[in-house]
Amino acid sequence: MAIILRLDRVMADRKMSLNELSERVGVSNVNLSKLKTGKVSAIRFSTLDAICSVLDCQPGDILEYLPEDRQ
Amino acid sequence: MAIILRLDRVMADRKMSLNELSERVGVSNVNLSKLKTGKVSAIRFSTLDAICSVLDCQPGDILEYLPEDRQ
DNA sequence: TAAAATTTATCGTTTATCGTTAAATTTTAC
DNA sequence: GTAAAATTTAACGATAAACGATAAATTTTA
Repeated sequence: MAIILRLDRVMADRKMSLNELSERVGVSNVNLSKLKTGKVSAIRFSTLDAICSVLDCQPGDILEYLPEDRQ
Repeated sequence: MAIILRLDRVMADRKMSLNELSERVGVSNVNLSKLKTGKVSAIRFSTLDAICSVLDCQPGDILEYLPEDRQ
């Protein structure tokens, strides 16, 4: 899979903890942790929306496409 | 919902039709049409991956966060 | 105005988020 | 060091929604 999650990076930029983000986004910290550590294989736009809103960022800051094999 | 889909724009840039994209991505043209017209409320990374690969673009080119109310 | 392309509409199957709870692990603070 | 806090992992169920297939409707193209 070449889609990688970079929520960790944005959170670090904003110096926001998982629990704080969880409270403000309205998604359980368990599920945000999965998102943060790349343990999910899809995302609902409602969730992406809330995250982008709270972190004041764009989907592209959180989702990255990494081509597998470039030579 | 403030997450908007801009697949139409990338397809226009690449001058790629829905049917061609459908064949190359391996997703039915019906579902790609939904994606293109913003009729879905989530996306699987496997699908996003395939689209980014074929269109040679980033998730951020397809997904945009539009803050609802800025005053 | 006929053909092609796209969109919409159903329906069924399958996938996987998301919540909750609890346990395990890691990090932080003293 | 070690207790407390934070994060991650695990398991489970409920629910949401992608995705495929088919057909019909609509739009675009020629």
